[in-house]
Amino acid sequence: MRETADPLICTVDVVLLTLRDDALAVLLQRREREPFKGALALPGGYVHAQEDADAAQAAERVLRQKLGLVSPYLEQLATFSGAARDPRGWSVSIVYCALLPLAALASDTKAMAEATLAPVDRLPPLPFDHRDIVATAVQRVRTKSQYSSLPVYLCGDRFTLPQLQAVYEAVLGEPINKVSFRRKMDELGMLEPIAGEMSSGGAHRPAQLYRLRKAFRQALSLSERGLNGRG
Amino acid sequence: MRETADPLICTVDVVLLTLRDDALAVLLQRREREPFKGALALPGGYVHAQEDADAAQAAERVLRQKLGLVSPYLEQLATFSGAARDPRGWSVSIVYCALLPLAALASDTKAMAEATLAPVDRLPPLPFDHRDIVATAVQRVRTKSQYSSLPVYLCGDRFTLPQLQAVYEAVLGEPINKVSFRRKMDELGMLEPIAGEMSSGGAHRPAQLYRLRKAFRQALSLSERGLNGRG
DNA sequence: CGAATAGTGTCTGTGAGACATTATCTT
DNA sequence: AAGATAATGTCTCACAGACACTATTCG
Repeated sequence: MRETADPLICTVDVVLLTLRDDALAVLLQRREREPFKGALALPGGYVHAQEDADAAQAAERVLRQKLGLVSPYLEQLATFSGAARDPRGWSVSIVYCALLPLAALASDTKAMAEATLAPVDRLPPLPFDHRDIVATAVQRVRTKSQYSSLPVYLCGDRFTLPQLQAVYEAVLGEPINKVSFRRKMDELGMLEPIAGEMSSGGAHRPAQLYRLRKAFRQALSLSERGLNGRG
Repeated sequence: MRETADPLICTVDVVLLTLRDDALAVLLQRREREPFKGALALPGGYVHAQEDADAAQAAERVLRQKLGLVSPYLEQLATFSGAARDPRGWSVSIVYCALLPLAALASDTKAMAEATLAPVDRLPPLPFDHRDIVATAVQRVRTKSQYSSLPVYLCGDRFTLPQLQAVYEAVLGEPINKVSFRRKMDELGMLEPIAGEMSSGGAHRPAQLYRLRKAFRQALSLSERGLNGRG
């Protein structure tokens, strides 16, 4: 067996998902360099051994430098590798998944100037294996949303329960029973009501505003039974 | 922003788990090379760009060449990276998780000669971040076992339901209700009874032998509700 | 026959969903 | 007052676990 390391291309890519028009959308950026210069692709870049303590920090740096964004949720998705996925040769891409509310993107001028949002169900042609990567990310987010509080990362920091339910329904792609949803949110114990209310919507009873409790800002909470009991 | 790739150390490591004495155990091997030459560590090696089509095949090759093993279950666990984990410098390790019944190891002379099994709850000191890697793998296997057929990979190809239940209980570390377990296995529909029976055990009614149905040999099946309903 | 484990029938408590009812806003 | 949506109370059905009972082997 050999003892030397082959020189490999090692990058990080980020699948940044958000909710637009009640549907998951992924952030795409035009590539500044070859290969596929000018094509829409996932934001990514080389790992910088001097700057990045690990791959997660490389992903954070990519988001920060290329889009001026910081994502509270940034999780390793998977690593895609092989000889065939990049014309430059055998490559490794450590892929991270980020979730942000649309408002957080819209308020960032750099992000909106540099990037495009594409609905995950109607992706444009993408270079490399980025289509597979997005599909993997969407699947992961949908699966995890079934039994965790992950979709709260797609809301702003203040939201009503009907709004949060709409987010869950958009992510999962199916309606949720209102009573069950409220029971589940209640027993997860991660939300706290805010004194102020929300009424701007119009001719109906205003809804209570909630925010994530401090203890849940960092780690998401898991439910053992899930939200929808379809067996 | 720079345009060149830093030279990085890129390896694959394999967490091979099995069940010994009703407890999860991980396969460790003495390192043949520096750093940490002679220490017990996870089997692993460099990615070989010429031989390996992707990282999964590199992991298969490591298992084959170093241990003479082929694992039906081989799944990417996560990628561990950073400047601090390897004294040689910034490194990337794409880690795969394999599951095999103890009998499959015991029947392989090379595997037994080269390797040691350590209970995952009483690991010896391990180099690099291998302790974290094993912990991540064990957590993943336990979580996945709650709602999938994953533990069948720890059984041989023929097993009784009481045996399979014991495997689940050993992996999950808690007793399972017998009736619920059988109901769940029944509705998953992945097992088929074999004509022959099993009695060697002794002074009691013999148990029906089962095997995995053909359709389930490759992909594991998921249950929406899980096995134990502790909420 | 007794011990031991395999396998099944049945009851019950818990929880999710359906439905109905009350509450509170705007016009 | 009417209409709209928020929030909650209550009923029911399904499922997981508990328990008991039958089945089949060995000694």
